[in-house]
Amino acid sequence: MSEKDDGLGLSLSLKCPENDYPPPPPPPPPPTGASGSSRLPLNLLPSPPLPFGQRHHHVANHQRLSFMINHAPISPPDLNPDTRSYARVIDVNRPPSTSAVAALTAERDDDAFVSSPNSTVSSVSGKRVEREDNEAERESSSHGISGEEEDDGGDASAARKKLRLSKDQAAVLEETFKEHNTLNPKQKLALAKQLDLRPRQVEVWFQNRRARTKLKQTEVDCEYLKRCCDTLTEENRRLQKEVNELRALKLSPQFYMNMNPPTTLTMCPQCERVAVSSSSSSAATSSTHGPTGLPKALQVSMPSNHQKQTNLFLPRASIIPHRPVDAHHPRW
DNA sequence: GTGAGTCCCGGGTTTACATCA
DNA sequence: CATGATGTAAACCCGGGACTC
Repeated sequence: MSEKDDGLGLSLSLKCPENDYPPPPPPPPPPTGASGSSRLPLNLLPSPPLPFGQRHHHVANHQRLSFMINHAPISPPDLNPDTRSYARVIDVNRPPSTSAVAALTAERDDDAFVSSPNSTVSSVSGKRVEREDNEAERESSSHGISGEEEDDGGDASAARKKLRLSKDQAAVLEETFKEHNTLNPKQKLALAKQLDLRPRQVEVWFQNRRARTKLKQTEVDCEYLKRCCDTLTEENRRLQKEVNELRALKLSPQFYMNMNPPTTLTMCPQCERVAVSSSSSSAATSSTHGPTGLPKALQVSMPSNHQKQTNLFLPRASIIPHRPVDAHHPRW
């Protein structure tokens, strides 16, 4: 995984995983209209009241993604190595003939036309039955390949033309995406009109853009989890080593007669909870051995309401964090 | 309440294009 | 310069959820 700027603004330069995982997503903005349309920038249409067919159920998805978007400043397309070549690419989307645009907008400036491939679907068995027809229409209505290419080809549905968006178009789309990662039909139409694209193109672009954002976020999450795993593995290794050392010490008490007991572990034999109390400060002035004859470092002392003391294998110490006071151990 | 129709989305895939060795 | 490998973006397909009628 590289740290290059991928144009999605999702750098993978992770730091120490302990504390720097992205904060929880900010509270999602209240659903305003269908797709956050009230945040529509530029000169796009103001958000209309929910038109027919405009749904609220996508808000959940929007919120899911909003975190990623909010944390993924988007680089200008120029910085994206993948768009470097755009300037050299023949801009096939360049102004469809004005008549084509006029026809496009005039014919489609209607909520009923939402550029969905399903718009022309016949209702027999399902969806997109007539996508090809729709596509043929699309091919002829934009891309600047209108007339002539279709005339000699004839079969526009056979070969789908894949055409790069221009640098400017991509920039506008990116800017819009920064504001809201989904579009309602009005916004889509307005944006398509502004960019001389078909609404379907705008729709597809947003879908792909959301997918790319999600993919990048997944990569970031994966990287973070790997680092967490590495950290925990290292910690585990360290603790295991410590355990082995302490076990070795236990077998040769004389070796550490003068050691300050770092900790006294206290375990309740009933619930097996363990409490840690630092005794290092007093250890220097008292015997290093408790009543059991074991060094304090290896002693487990019981709360005074317990009758016996138990030796404890130290690995438990790493489990500890126990609440200091509870009903069962009132004095803890 | 239910089914059909519609719209939109996410996930996955295909395809066209650009870049590079 | 030609060519194949590779990466990426655009377009597509499919299934499914939500909504309206």
